[in-house]
Amino acid sequence: MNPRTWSISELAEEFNITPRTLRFYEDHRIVNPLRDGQKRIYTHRDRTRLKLALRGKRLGLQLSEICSLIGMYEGPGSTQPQLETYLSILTRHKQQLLQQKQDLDQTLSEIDEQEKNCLALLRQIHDPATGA
Amino acid sequence: MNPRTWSISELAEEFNITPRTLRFYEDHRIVNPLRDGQKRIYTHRDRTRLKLALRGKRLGLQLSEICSLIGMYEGPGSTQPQLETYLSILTRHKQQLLQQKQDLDQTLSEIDEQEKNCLALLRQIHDPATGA
DNA sequence: ATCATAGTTTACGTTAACGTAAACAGCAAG
DNA sequence: CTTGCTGTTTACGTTAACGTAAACTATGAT
Repeated sequence: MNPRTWSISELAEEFNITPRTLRFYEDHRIVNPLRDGQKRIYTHRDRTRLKLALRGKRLGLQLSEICSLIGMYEGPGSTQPQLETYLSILTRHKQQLLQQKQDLDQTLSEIDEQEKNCLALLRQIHDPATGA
Repeated sequence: MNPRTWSISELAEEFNITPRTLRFYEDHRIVNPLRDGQKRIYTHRDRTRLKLALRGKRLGLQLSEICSLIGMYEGPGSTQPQLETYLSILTRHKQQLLQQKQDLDQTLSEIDEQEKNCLALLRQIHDPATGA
């Protein structure tokens, strides 16, 4: 029950981003810190949303997409039309991510191949007897 | 042994990009079409590199990263220092992709959860008897 | 000859995601 | 009091990845 909070530079350092980025994300409603006078005070909720956002970035999502995803995670609403819209967006996103997974696996296996070739060539250099 | 070639609009349509994009990619050495007079003529090699590039984009890579990846796939060079540089770049890239894979799996499982919740709620709406 | 179609070059415009700089506030230490 | 540190707002600058428009060329059809 310890409502820990963070200053802007603490959060920035921890996640390896700049204060400027945090303020920018605030403009875009990704975080929403409290205030102590002028100073921003970030809560656990902000941290969580920030984590989600940075994960999204690593996946190549745009901030706008990240916003909608985060927004949805929190409050889909509970009327039937709301739920249905939500579901369709989720599904669309899932498709995109699955495609990405395919691309990823293919790229990874190609990289593995390249690594093997590379190592083989290096071995030939260190042991010219083989295969010359 | 059919050296098929493509015009700019053929390729553009096939991959659902604009001619402008293809010219832009040419400026950045991602493709390198032949010429028939002024007109660009794209070969199988261009197609392959374009595919790689678009896959890279879906993974959220920048063009510069795509360039280096593609470039490497084709001619790592074969001296020891070249091979070693190549290897280290490959490894770095692999790490990034593995991180991405983690992110992806986590996001996917969260989406699955959300989908379940959503469907459950929808069922409650259609069958209010349950759980009310 | 003229028109449409596909292509070209050159160059300025646009959006996203911050970077960077200026000018100022609040507080603690020397 | 002033120096230093952390933070603030405001606003212009920057890079990537194209979009868009203008002006021109080449070619085949009518």
